Amino acid sequence: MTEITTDQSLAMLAALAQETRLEAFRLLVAEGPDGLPAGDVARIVGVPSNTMSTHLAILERAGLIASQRSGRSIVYSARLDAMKALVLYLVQDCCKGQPGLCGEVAAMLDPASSCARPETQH
Amino acid sequence: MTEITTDQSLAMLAALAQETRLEAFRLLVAEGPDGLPAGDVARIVGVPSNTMSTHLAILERAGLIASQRSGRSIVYSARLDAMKALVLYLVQDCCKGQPGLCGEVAAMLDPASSCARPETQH
DNA sequence: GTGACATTTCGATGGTTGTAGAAATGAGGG
DNA sequence: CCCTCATTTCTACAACCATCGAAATGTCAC
Repeated sequence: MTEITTDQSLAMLAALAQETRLEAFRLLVAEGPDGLPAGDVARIVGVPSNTMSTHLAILERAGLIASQRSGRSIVYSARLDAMKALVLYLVQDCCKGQPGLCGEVAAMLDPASSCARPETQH
Repeated sequence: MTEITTDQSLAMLAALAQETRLEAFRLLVAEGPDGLPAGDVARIVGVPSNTMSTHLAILERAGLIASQRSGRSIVYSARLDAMKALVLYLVQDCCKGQPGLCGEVAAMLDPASSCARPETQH
């Protein structure tokens, strides 16, 4: 996920442009690669589990989080590579107009070396 | 605009999470600091001028673009500093969970950030 | 002043979205 | 099999949003 289309960016932006979802996503990012069961996310954020379920589905469809069954629970975790791709997309827009302004950031994110996930992808 | 609240980020994300607005914003970014009159933006993107006017107002309220009268026209231009602040906000979320992952990006966009890794840089 | 032009505001409409109760699906444990 | 727990789907509803025609506002030239 180092290249990204406008449609994908649109889906990610729409997924993050909602208070409950942004909060859930930030929680999952803060929780790290181990993630958190859907129920815990709902409880911490403070919404019913079915409501959170739809939000998590939207985040997952946008590619921003991943899900994995673990016993009775479904554990969600943030996909930082997707986040990186979104940031890259936004910064590349900057570059197009003014190469000197955000060029360093784009160059840093693009090689996938300095910011890449160290462990295995799911 | 180097610090940014969650509400502001939410407004920016919502402003960009819409096809017509994202297209208009990218157009303004590509156009550079001189910007473009509202009518030109509407014509190029291909929507009526009143529709584009509401979209430009939303982008401006989010802080992503600026407006300036020039004769009969109102010229809009992208605010790259706001864009940078949004990217910084997103990347700082990354840092919170995994400091080693996107720390260099945060440090580059805002050297005073708590995410920076001072001992290994430079 | 009048007229032409650029843009915004008003108003209405159709579509989308966030929310949550109720029911259904799935996964252990006995 | 039966029960319980975790999560998702189904369904409905209220609120919001994108769109655009029509009218209003503001600006310049004459």
